Amino acid sequence: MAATLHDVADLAGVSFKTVSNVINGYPHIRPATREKVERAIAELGYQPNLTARSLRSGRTGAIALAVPELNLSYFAELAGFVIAAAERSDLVTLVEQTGGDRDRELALLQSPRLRMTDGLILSPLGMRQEDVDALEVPFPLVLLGEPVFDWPNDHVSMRNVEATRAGTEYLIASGRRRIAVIGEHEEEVFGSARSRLRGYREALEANGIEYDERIVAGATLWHRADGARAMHELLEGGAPFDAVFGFNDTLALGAMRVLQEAGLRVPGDVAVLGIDDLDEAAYSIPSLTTIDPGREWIARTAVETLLERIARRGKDLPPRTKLADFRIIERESAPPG
Amino acid sequence: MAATLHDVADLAGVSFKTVSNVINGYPHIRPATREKVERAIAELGYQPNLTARSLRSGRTGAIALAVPELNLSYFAELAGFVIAAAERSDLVTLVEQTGGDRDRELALLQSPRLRMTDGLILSPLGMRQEDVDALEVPFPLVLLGEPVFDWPNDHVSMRNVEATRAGTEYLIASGRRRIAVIGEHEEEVFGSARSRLRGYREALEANGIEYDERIVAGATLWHRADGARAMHELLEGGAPFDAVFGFNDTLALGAMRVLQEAGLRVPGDVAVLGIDDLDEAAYSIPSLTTIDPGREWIARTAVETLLERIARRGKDLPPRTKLADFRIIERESAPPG
DNA sequence: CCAAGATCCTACAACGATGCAAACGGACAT
DNA sequence: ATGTCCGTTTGCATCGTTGTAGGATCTTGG
Repeated sequence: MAATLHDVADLAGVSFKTVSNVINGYPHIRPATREKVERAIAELGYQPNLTARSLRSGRTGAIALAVPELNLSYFAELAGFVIAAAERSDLVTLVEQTGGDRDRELALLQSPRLRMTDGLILSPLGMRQEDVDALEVPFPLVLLGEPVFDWPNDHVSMRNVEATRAGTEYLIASGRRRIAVIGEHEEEVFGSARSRLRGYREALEANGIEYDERIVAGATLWHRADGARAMHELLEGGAPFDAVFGFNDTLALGAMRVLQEAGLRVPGDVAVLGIDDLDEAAYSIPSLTTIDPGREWIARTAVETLLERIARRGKDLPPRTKLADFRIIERESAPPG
Repeated sequence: MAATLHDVADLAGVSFKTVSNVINGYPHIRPATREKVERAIAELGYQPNLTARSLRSGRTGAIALAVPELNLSYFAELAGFVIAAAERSDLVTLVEQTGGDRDRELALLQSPRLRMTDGLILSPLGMRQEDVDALEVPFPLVLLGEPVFDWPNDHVSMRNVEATRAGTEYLIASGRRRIAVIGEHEEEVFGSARSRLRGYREALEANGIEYDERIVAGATLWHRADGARAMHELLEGGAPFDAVFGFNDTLALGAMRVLQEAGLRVPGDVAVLGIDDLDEAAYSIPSLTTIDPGREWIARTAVETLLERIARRGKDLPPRTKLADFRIIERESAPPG
């Protein structure tokens, strides 16, 4: 078995409390004693038992991150940033997958599994308006994704409305008028689809273009396959379009593939725009014009925000909303006008 | 503060140990008592403190997974499968990123951070032969990636040599003779590059094709950008080739992009083959022919293997090596002959 | 009606760490 | 020589749980 404070203490010939003091940097220790203890620690390869320390201190040094799936590149990259940011604060990250499923999201908020962590960063997707109460949990919680109603939590997101509005206007400025959308999600409350659609509609309206629901395609999870399926529907629907705005890059990439299979040229016949700026988007054929949502900023800020909450546990800190800046990345699939 | 066993016990009017017994399904409890306790639990919303339970039981219910980066799609998808498999066994998964860096891999093996988990699944990339001793750790450890030398650990991997041999022969059968490679990694011990190169060479030899190192390009981390850079080198090198075997899909996709930028047709001028069968590979233009390495099987098996080790902690179980079956997925970038 | 054996419940000691307060010993002033 | 003070070390309680052992209560058979 691993060595404990007592083992070290026995070897060093001091009380186990002294060993604890050495480890925790207590100042009043005679150099000779400190050295004895350190030698014993080294000899036994002692490492503190973090579980015991957690029990005593009430802090675990771990946070949880819950995303729909790591199989969705956006969330994989986001998770990578969150883990890196957490590590910089000496926290480890426990990753959960909800599948974007309402029941699993709700179950997670109740789950004792989280008791092993100091707080949760949740990217909800399936939850509905009536579930808002479930967000009143006894641990620090930061939400990712669009803020919609009043709730008692911190919140970090991209500027969905502004970004899709800007994206749509970018397409309009480049001469497109019939801009299809993929990724609409009627019932959603917490995800970004609804706000993204709003930004899109605002841009149309501001430019005197009529909203045509025949070229608005839904997609619940945002896999490439969903983008492909949606594009098939759009093509079969027969309503004309000269651009496609995928509400994320994987949808856009799935759609772009289908467009080209159908013999349409991108961007010649149809321009394609995504959101996320995945690594992958720079290497597709053609490379994908997209909107950088500030992923890394979001990840870093979410961890910081959670840490502030953890530090002030008890004291009430009003819920905060923090929004990242976005940036349009011009590439081949939708060149500027 | 959260309720404890004592709080529940007070409310129910029993000893706290009885509450513990109810929770742990101890059989001899009068129905009336059980009900009283359960009502108290519900009323207080009691949830067991997992940290205390861990301290007492010595098990944490968490495992750690360490991969180079979640930004690499292969590892993101693998992590998703590992988390899902762990969850089926009621384990949570703590994800660490090593960046494929030797020092960070070694540090991780020593780190007390892992003391919060029951075991580790590690996908080493930077470690060298002389670091093998570092793998003798006091906790259950399962390694992913090519087994190279004798070491005292369990090991789950794909069949690298056979797969690249089969892949190379597939290209040869389709009429290609000058098959370039991207992803070679000279110094590597634990990663897969070396074995993959071996399979490639075996296939060449078996078919009387000479090995030409001018068309073998290195790449340490396997991002799309690395594949792109390697392809630029190959093109500038001037040695002719009519196929490219990327040692993973992201390398292949990065390379494919550069090929087409250079005006070469895929697969007309150059066939492209990858390994991993990423989701993305089905949606590139052209879609990528690739080798399915059995990712999900690997993830599931790694978790199972780790669990066996955890269960028999102490008892010596000889180290095992488990290899997944692979499958060539025929798509457009390299059609069958 | 009592002893024996189930059945149900409780007391106490861990697990390995930290916080608090008190004990120790030497230096110094009185 | 005694008391005070400070730097240094220690003992004890504690975090919330589970394991072990044994006490209390209830059945049951003779």
